[in-house]
Amino acid sequence: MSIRNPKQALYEQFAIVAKALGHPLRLEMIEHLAQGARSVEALAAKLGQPVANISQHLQALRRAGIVAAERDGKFVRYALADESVLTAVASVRAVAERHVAEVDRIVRSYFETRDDMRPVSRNELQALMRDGLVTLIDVRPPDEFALGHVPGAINVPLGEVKAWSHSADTSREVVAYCRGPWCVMSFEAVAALRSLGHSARRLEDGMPEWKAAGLPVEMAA
Amino acid sequence: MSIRNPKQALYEQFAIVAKALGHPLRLEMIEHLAQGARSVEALAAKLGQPVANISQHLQALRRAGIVAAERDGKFVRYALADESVLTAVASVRAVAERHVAEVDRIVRSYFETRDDMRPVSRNELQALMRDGLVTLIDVRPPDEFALGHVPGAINVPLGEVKAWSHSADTSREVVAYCRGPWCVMSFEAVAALRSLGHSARRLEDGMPEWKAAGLPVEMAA
DNA sequence: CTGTCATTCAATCATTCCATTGAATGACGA
DNA sequence: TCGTCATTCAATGGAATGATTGAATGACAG
Repeated sequence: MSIRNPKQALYEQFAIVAKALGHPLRLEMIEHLAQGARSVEALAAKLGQPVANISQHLQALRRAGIVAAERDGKFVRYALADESVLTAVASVRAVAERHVAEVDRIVRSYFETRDDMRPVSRNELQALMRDGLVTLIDVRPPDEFALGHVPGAINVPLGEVKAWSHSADTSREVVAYCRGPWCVMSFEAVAALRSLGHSARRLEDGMPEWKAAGLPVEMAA
Repeated sequence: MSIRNPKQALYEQFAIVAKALGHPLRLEMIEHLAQGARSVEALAAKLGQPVANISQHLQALRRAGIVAAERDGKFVRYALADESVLTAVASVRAVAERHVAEVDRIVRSYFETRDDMRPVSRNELQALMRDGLVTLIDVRPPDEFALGHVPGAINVPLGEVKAWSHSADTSREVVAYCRGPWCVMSFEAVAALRSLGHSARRLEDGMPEWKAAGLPVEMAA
């Protein structure tokens, strides 16, 4: 593994980063870390994985400069190194969306009505919110909501959408968002609301992208 | 390997793309394909690798939707699927440049004078060329130059830089470019020219980025 | 100092990846 | 139709990766 020449040495380093992104579980970890910093244990719980496994994957991500670790008493809090990570994940996703037939197949079979659900863009949402025309719900778990959400959003975790909808005004359109562009929860929330007679749409992507776009973020009281 | 749920299925697909980028040789292949479409054999020759090896890596890239294959008589010509691939590689590179200490170390030890070599931006180059203030040289091999180059550039392959410099006007600044931001050839060309008394700088990146930026490209006659 | 708890390390096994070799395929030209 | 040549396939061995287990580390509380 001697360094042959600078170009190959550099490509080896770039490959380490790409390789670190090349595992489904690590991509899911990044999605969760994009909501906010987490301890190893908390992340493991979110993903339903053994702690040791998550720890090892976190170290792979750290070697690649994708996440940063910070000791906090007994805990070690991991967070994304910076927004460039989200950009990288998004661009990998873009390649897959354009060229991998399997992605299209999955989207069609699971999100059949996706085209019906014309997503709401961030700009559009801002206008709708300003004019008070829609109810915005954040369908992520409360802890993620607490770490930052779109101003004016109500936290309605996915499991409570049905109950919530009974107390909501059916004539008012609902916009739902969650962790990111392919986070399933907002798809399901919209589907549930529609089956209950609501008018509902998704935000085009999730909290991390909203934040990365420099838009205001509200923290829990 | 059954499909558990749509989210995991999607992440598996995204991981395939990232994994395909996670090998130094494949990254180098992408750099070459970014110069123009190539047959398997031609690419293998460029990289000094056995044809079968390159063929297998190309298939991994094709499965990931990164390259596209097209039969051309006896040959199969491979090309990048589209510009989104360059974006993805660039964003992976950006993560590495920001956060992988090793990248910094390599850059320092091999390109020590890098800071001295303030690169010329594309906009700056266009202004300089318009005013006729600099000589622009393309230090890639002639076949790559033929597939597209910056208008007004002279093809001076790296090996011929020294000879060429004797016939060139020493008082005129030279700008060199090659395959991309980390292509070694332009670094070396600039170093050689400076040691021969020329004033020389690099273009900030290479041909593929120039083209991707929508700037004009000139083909060989 | 000791116990507790979050995290990391070390070792194992199964799986996948990678390079190499030589044979098979597929298209062209004679 | 046959030979040639570019490419792909199949099989091999060696290396790296990933999940699991249990032990080791490191920091805090008492």
